[in-house]
Amino acid sequence: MGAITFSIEKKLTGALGRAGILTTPHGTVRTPAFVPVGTLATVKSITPEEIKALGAQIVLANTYHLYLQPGEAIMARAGGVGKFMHYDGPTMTDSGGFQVFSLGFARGHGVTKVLKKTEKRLSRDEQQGGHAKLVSVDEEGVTFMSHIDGSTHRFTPERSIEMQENIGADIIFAFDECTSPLLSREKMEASLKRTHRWAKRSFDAHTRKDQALFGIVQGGRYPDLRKQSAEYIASIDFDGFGIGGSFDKDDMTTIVGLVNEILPEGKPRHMLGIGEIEDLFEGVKRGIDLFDCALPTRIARNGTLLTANGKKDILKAEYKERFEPIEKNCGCYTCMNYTKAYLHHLFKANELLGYRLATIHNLYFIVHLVDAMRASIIDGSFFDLKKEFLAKYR
RNA sequence: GCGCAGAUGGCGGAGCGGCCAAUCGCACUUGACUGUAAAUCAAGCGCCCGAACGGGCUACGCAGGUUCAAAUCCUGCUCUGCGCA
Repeated sequence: MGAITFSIEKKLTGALGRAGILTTPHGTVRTPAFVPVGTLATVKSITPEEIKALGAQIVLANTYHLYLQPGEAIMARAGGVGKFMHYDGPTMTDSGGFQVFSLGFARGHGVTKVLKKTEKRLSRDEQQGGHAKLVSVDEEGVTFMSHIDGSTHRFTPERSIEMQENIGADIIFAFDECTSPLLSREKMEASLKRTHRWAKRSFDAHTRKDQALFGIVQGGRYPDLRKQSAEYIASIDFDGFGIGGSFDKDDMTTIVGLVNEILPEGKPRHMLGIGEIEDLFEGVKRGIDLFDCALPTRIARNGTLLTANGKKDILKAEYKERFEPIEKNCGCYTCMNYTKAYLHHLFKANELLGYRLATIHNLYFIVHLVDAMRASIIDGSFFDLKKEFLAKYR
């Protein structure tokens, strides 16, 4: 008897998309669903009551960050991350694998995991971590320098799982290496093989049966490696799957399709760290059940608001006297009660409430959008919704 | 009326003979942000030409002057603040 169950309610015709129901020890998640990111056991600037009120069903925290601060032992003694942060809904933790990338290669090269068209020409064969400041990878695991105090720390698949068991989320992830999109095929392949070995080690190290463990598919931008990865990861009896970056912006969606063709239909699929609106539609269409992403909350704190007409920068002077909600028909707490002019003022004055209100709006927007996708799968209008929404959004 | 201090780009405020179209902050504009080292970061911000290197023009209250060279020194004027009458 696993920690979670997953059932499919309705499938798209002519595509891999589906609406499902995921049950966890801390509640049910109707999928597809957007998962707010709460890296340090907090969705930055808002309370668990607000997380729920805006419609989110599950939260993702981060192992690397919680290990450094306040330490996984604190989480274990608190009774798990959910209890610690006063959130009684479903939770998941990332393994720390992403930090191999974000604290390593990404910093050395100034790239993000989604390669834009203009960056393609940068492609070159450089060893991942070659310019890294805080990370080095070997067969056994990863050595990190703390970004907080520079102290050295060692993560292995076994350690990651142990830490995640201590942190105690409902769903945990295998320890993987998130590679750079600039990585050459040879390096990518070597990294992938290692990630596969780490996946097996993660699986073998997992002991808590009240926690589900998801394996992670890698393979970068290479379709054949992605297929290979999906096949291998699917061959292990994981409770579900994560699909990890990096991608090429142009073929991210086709790669997701390839992978989901292979992954067993009856288990949930989580697309790690993807949250652009277009990508969400494409992911849902191709059978993704869960998305987490720091984007909506981060850009909220930087003053960018998501609207049906695209992103809006509330810092711009044009909002100074717009005494109207961000979105007329938005049901979020922010739009129900505050105006653009007020948000603009809060941001100009660096007032804390601004970050909160913007975060609430952006999360509400994206959570409800994915919910709408779910509803549209059930009533058969997904492709209409996609077309109409994106036409307006762009 | 006398004395002292000061007038610099949208604002505040540096600079006090050449490296000054002028540091910096704010404001403004544009961009970025995808498993969060991000309440962050990057670029621009007198006018004109140029893809770019760059070039031209107008500018540091106003008018003169000294000097090869002035936002910077001198003289007068105007205005502002403070003190004394």
